[in-house]
Amino acid sequence: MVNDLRPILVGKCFEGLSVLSVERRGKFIVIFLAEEKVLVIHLRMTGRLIVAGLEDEAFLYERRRLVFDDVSVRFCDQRRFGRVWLCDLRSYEEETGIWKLGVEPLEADFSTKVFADLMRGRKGTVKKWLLDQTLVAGIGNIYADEACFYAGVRPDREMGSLGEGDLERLYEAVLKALNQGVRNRGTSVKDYADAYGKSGKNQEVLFVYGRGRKGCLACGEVLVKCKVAGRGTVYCGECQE
DNA sequence: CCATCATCCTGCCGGC
DNA sequence: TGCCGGCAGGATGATG
Repeated sequence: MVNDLRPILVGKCFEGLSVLSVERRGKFIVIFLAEEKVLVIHLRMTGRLIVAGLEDEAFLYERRRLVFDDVSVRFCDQRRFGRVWLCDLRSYEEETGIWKLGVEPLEADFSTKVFADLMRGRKGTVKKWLLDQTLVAGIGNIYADEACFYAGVRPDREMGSLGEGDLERLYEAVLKALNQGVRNRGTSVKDYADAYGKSGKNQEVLFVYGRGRKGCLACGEVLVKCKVAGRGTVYCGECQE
């Protein structure tokens, strides 16, 4: 793992290796390089990638630097939870944990049947399983709460108690929450910004996340703030059951 | 096997 | 006003 403070110097690209392609897998950013190398980045809580000029001074919390011929990308991370790996193509999935990830919810093959088959009858709360990256990859705390609200399902409900109709609504709700987040270019509750420093707008359309003890936007009931699966959780006791 | 907890870090906010 | 505990979008390994 490359995770010290030393800048990564690259020639045309990373250590002289051209970037072949960039993709996302769950919450991982995967950058395929020439000569069978792969650069993998996980932003975790506060990580950011920021495009900057070559001569720009170090950003606040800058931890790593990717230097190209005419531009640089700074990996900044206030809480230092984020990770950067440089791996061999053969072993990058193993090394980073990408191999454990479940289905991609925004791919065409993610159907209501696929979702229901993964979730049906599980022991433990709905929220716990939505957050489990080995079933569906990429659902975080915000989107789990929002999806539960859209589906009318309490996050602390036992997954095994959901009927087929509930599972179908939850599937649609997950898609709606994620697609909305993408469309709004991210949820900037606190730190999130894109590579050009631009904040997302998704925080403006959240129904429950971050609204604990405020009124439900649908029915006016005071939203419940609690802890489910070890994570801060908000739901409406009236709209969700 | 399961759920919960501590941990990695730093900053901020609310309550006292 | 100022200090301090608790909490924060994630993930993992330990604990009971």
